Amino acid sequence: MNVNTNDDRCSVNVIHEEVIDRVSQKMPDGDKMNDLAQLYKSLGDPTRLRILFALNAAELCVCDISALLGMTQSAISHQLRFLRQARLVKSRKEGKMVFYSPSDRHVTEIFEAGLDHVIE
Amino acid sequence: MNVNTNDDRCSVNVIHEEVIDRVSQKMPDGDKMNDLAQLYKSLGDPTRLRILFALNAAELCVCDISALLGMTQSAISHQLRFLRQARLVKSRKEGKMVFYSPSDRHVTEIFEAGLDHVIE
DNA sequence: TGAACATATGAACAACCGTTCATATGTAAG
DNA sequence: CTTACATATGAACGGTTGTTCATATGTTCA
Repeated sequence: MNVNTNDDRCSVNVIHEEVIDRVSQKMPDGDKMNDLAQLYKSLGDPTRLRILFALNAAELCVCDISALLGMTQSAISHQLRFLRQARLVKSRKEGKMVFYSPSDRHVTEIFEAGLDHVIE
Repeated sequence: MNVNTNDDRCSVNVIHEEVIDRVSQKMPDGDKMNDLAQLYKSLGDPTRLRILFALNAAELCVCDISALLGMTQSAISHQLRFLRQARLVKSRKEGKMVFYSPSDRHVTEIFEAGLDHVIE
């Protein structure tokens, strides 16, 4: 028999309550899901993706990345701040220049899983 | 000696030309990068992520997902359309209901790579 | 110190995104 | 045919995002 949950956001009948309960228990908690979504969102922009790809191949300064991607220094710098705050890259200062590199190996792994999907 | 690229979008000096050339050759072409960014963007929203996680555990109809996530049927339906167009889920009609499931195994792999990153 | 350069940052703006609301489509049962 | 239900969809709205422009910070060198 179908059960009506009657919560205030969804008034439709719940058709498969047992399945829902089972899935509900497996579902990671909201915070973890938000973190994961935030991670994917960070990778969800071509500029950031190209920056990360480049840094994965070599340590580069802001000016290098700017030239490599053919974009303004400002745009790159803003994105680097984003990536730094997301802990996806780290920076090292050397004189006037700041060199960036990936902050950990996980990023590379996620990259490759994604590439497999796109290539197929 | 430093080379000035002098293209119209970046007028700063290129400091490490050889490194840039090397990275430039490895860089996947723009279309592929855009596709990959689009894939990550699809995963970059908590609602879509939770839908995908749920479908990964069980085939569900729209109404089930709506109840499971505590969100309106309309919001879920819009997101499902998004996911269907991104070829991340497929649908199967059975009477009045439409059942959704993941469209391929790659999504699961990308998921897990991401979870590893977040958990650590 | 002052000029030149590398990088960072704040404001502003257009484009995009996720949800809501109202309503349409499609199916099953009476 | 009519009602009830499951899903889909278009318009609209507020919030977010990526870039640009102008400018600030910090470093090196003369």
